[in-house]
Amino acid sequence: MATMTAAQRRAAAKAAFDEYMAMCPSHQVLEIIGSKWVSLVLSRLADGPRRYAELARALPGASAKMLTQTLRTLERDGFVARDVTPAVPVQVSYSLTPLGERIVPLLAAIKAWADEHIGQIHAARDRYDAARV
Amino acid sequence: MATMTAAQRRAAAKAAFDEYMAMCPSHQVLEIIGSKWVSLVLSRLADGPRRYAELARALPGASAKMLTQTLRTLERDGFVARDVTPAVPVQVSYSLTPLGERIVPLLAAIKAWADEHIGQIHAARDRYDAARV
DNA sequence: CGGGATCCACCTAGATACTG
DNA sequence: CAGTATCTAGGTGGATCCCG
Repeated sequence: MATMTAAQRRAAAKAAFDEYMAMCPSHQVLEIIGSKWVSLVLSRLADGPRRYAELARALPGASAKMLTQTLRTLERDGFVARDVTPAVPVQVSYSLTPLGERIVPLLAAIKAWADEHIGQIHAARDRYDAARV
Repeated sequence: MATMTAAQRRAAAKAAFDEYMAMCPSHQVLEIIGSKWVSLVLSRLADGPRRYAELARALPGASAKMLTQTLRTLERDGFVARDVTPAVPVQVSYSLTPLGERIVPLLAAIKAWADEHIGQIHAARDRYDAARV
C-alpha cells in the first residue's frame, strides 16, 4: 500500500545501514574483541601455547561450550592455531598466530586507556546514580 | 553433601572470577565500546553536538529504544553530556564531555588496526570455511 | 520532539548428558 | 582429554502505544 511508503523507506535505510555495518572493519574488529571471553583467551595465549583444559582452568567463569565457541571463532578469524596431537587421550594445544600476536598491542593499548580512565568512569557513574535517588 | 564438594569448588571459583571480571578495568571499557551502537554514536558526536533526532537519522539501524539506551549509558559513564533546552517542543542536544573526547583517539587506534588487518581476517575466514565444505 | 512503559519474539548462554 | 548435542531459561532488542 502507498501508506507504507515511509515505513518501507525506513526499512530500506535500515537494511542499507546494516549492510554497511557488516562491512565496516572497525565494527567487525570491535565485535571480535568485545566478545566476552576473547580478550581473556588472547591474553592467556600471549604467554605461550595452552591446552584446552589449561584454558578452562584459567577461565573458571567460561563454560566448556563458550570456551570452545570462542576458540573456534578465533581460529576461524585467524588469531589462534589449533594443533592436535594424536595420542591417547588426544592433546589439543592452542597458540597465537602471527595475526593473533599483532592484536596483543592493541589489547594492551585498550588496557592502558582503561586503567587510566576507569576512575573517572566510576566517578561519573556514582554521580549519575546519586543524582536520581 | 560431601559429594558436591567438587561442584561447589567450581561454583566458588566461578563466582570469584565473575567478581574479578566485573572489577577488571579493561573488560569494563571493552564492554562499553563493544556495545553495538556506542562507537557509532561517539563518532557522530566527535564532529560536534547533535540533537536526538539528528542521531536517529544518522543511525537508521538503531531503534529509538536502543539509541536512548546507548545515550543513557554513555551519559551515566561520563562520556556524553545531555543538554535540555526547555521549549515547545523541547530540544535535547548531546555532546562529548572531556572524557568522551579522550576516548576518541582510542577508537581511532582500533579503527586503524582494523583497516590494516581486516583483509587478513577475511582471508582466514575464507580459508577456514573453504576447508570444511 | 524526545522519550518512558509495556509486551513479545528471538537468541544466547548455561546445564546436562554423551562420545571418540 | 576435548569436545558435541540437546534442552531450556533468561536477557536483549524490536514494535507499539502513550506522555510531557
